[in-house]
Amino acid sequence: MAPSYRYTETSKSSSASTMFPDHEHDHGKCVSSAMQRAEDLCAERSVRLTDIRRQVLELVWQSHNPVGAYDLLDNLHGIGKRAQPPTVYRALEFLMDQGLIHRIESLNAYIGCRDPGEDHAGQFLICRDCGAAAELVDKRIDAAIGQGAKAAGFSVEHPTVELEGVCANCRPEHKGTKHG
Amino acid sequence: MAPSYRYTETSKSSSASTMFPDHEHDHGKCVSSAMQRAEDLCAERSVRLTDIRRQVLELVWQSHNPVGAYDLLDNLHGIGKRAQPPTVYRALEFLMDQGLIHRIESLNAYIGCRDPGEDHAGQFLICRDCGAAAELVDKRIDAAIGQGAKAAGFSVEHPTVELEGVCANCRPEHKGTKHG
DNA sequence: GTAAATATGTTATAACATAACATTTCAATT
DNA sequence: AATTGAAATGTTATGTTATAACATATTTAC
Ligand SMILES: [Zn+2]
Ligand SMILES: [Zn+2]
Ligand SMILES: [Zn+2]
Ligand SMILES: [Zn+2]
Repeated sequence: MAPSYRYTETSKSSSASTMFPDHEHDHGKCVSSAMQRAEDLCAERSVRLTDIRRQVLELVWQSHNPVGAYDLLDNLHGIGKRAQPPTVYRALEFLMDQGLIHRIESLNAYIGCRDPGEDHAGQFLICRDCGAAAELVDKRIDAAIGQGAKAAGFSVEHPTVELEGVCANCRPEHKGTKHG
Repeated sequence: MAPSYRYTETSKSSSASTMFPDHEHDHGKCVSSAMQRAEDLCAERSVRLTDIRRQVLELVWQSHNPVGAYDLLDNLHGIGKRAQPPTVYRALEFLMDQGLIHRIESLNAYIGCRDPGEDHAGQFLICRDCGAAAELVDKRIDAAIGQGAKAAGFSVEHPTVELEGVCANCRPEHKGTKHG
């Protein structure tokens, strides 16, 4: 049986890898594997993936679009009354500390990490049309940044690379191809 | 007479150019040349650099540290009562449209553009110690980003590259050298 | 001068985030 | 199983950043 993941991957480059979600991919798999990975990592690290944290992570993974803290809050269902902002912000902080999500600075929003456990700075492709964001891992970008900074005598500790544009799914050429 | 600009420029790379402000540089020159450039560009483009816009631009240029909208607002001196947020946000929008300033997404703050008129995406080195930000123009970073995105079938329209770290002035090695 | 376009004033509110302190839950130790 | 200290969550209030909507004033073109 073929794998359920279906990503558009145009791998002309050997140093870059991308995962822009295809419109018809099996998203349930994205969610379940991300959740399982989180459970495993947290167990391994002896940190607690509590109900709230688990719920927030699952909500973040509801789509491949970065999601805002207050959207999460709206969908966080406590038994009784509505949760308050600190609840979700604390969960987000935990998840970022554990590398399970990334914050998209240019959107004030959060997205699941495609490869937690691997310590890395996120690089993102953000489609201004469909709103999806894909995490890029491109060594050449890292290398170019490292060199550019070094030439300025600057040591980079936390790079933010967020590339807004149009994804393959939303490109005019591809628009008519097939898609529903 | 030697030029009054004094920047730390370690030009090992031919494709990158940087301007991290030296601690003792003649900042009055930074301001006056930025203001003159703005006057010229606006005249050339037949857009109005009004009192408010001029004042906001000058405030942005008060330092090489990105500055928040409400800080600007606090220092915007109308004759009578205090200005309101839309006043400063409109001025910022104008200045960004004209390429005279950049917005630093990771700080929700604004900084003067070192080369307005040249249409470009900003790349920034932001010192987490002194707070200064320097605009980097590095073709290799642009190229690497373009290639990485292309490999993913993604067309970049608005790249955000903000590199937080420690600048040469604030590096421990350089700290004792001399500096006041 | 009149009209249209541009810029600013003004009021209100939306959207994003954290400080401070009380209470509960958890896990280790006795 | 009670004690206890640490970690997590609840709760209230407030801080910070940004925009919507509509009124007024200023500039420019005719
Ligand atoms: Zn998916
Ligand atoms: Zn990641
Ligand atoms: Zn610039
Ligand atoms: Zn510094």
